[in-house]
Amino acid sequence: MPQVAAKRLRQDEPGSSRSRILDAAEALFAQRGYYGVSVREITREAGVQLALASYYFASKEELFRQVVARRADEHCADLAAALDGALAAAEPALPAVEAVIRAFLEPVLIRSLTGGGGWKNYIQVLAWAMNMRANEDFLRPLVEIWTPLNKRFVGVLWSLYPHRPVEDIHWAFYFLEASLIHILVEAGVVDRQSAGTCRSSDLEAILRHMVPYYAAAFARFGDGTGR
Amino acid sequence: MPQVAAKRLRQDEPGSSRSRILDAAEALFAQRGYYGVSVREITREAGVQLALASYYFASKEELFRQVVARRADEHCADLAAALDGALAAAEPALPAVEAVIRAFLEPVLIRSLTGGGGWKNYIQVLAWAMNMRANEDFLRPLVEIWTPLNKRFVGVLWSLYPHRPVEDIHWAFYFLEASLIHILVEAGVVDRQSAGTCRSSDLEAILRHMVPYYAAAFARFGDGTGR
DNA sequence: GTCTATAATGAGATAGAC
DNA sequence: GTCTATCTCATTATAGAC
Repeated sequence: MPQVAAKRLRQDEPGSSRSRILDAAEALFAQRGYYGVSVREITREAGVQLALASYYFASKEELFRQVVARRADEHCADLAAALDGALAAAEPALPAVEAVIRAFLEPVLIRSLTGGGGWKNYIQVLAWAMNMRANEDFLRPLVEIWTPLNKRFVGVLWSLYPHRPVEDIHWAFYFLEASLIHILVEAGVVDRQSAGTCRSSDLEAILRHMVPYYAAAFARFGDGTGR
Repeated sequence: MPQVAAKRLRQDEPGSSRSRILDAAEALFAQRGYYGVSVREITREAGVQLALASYYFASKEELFRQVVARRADEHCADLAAALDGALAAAEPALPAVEAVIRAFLEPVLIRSLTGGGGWKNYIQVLAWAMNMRANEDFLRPLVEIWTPLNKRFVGVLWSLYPHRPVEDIHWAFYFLEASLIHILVEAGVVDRQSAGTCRSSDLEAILRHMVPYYAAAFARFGDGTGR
């Protein structure tokens, strides 16, 4: 049925009402989170009638889910490819810890930088969501996507330090991940502290500094404490 | 006027309506942030009438400010004392980077652990607030308290690595701080990834692992990259 | 697919009795 | 200091014309 295909296509075209709502929702959720934004505000920003939000998405929660779903597959594939690439590049040896950390950070930071406005907003929505207890129903799909991917990273990192207790690897990766989650929000903390010398929006400088910083942390953090 | 003093005292007593509202607001803001909570919900949780929130705090924003203000001075003094202590203990030499990192992390993590339920909630409110752009008026007092304190930490850390460009110190401290901000939320990220082996509520284990981890990051992150 | 209109509920805040 | 009652407005969501 070509009509159905054409219909889906038209809906997903940039500039369609449905896309405009998704774009506006993405931007506003990125700024103030789920609770800080109303559907009215989203449709106003999108320049469409309020009723269209319900027509396309039925509920606010479903709209949030669709904002995430629109880019999740592409983003996850990106991340998995980066890890696979780091592993392949080192074959038959194991990759350096720098390469694994870079594979974790680069896809999300580079997407946010160069993927266009929508991608930055999407990634900030993710960061915002990771800061919530995942009790909310609308966060569950997101968690189900991310947890296995992060487990893969933990597994590879453990293979680099097989003599360490796995808890140490979990904590080490968690600290890296926690850092990233706050950084992606671009809340301006570093801008204030450095009086403008460093900008939280300067994701390129952040990537450049983070990789050797966390590589050093991983390589040495266990020394002299536990084993 | 002893009446005035007595009145203030009675208001601040645990169990007074005013305190009950502050406690409930603290707990709910900690869980879902400013926008995720209504004043009605706060007074319901506190077991007092809705109108009392306006009677004591006039507005929701002012209530939020008072939640922060109630503990901010004590908390900041704590943090400053920890840094002073680390400096004094090393006199006339400079403290080890471990000691400075510990002075930054310990007050907040230990307070959250052992300060009683209210303190944990207060600290989660802070963490939540640090994840917002500080455009909101009700966040400004908080930012004005924290920025100078963090600048002190950056200054001390720079004195340990005076040959490094100050930007490197800003980034390094920012990564540490960013990590802490997400960790304080206790969102459960590490619990899911480690299948329960590590718990985001285990702040004691987190402190134990973070200090050597970030000390290693600080000590080596510049090597071979920039200078 | 898009609109107007409105239902149903909850929000923040206040007036005034006690 | 606490209560009931209410104002005003914004919220999510829906019904039904076009």
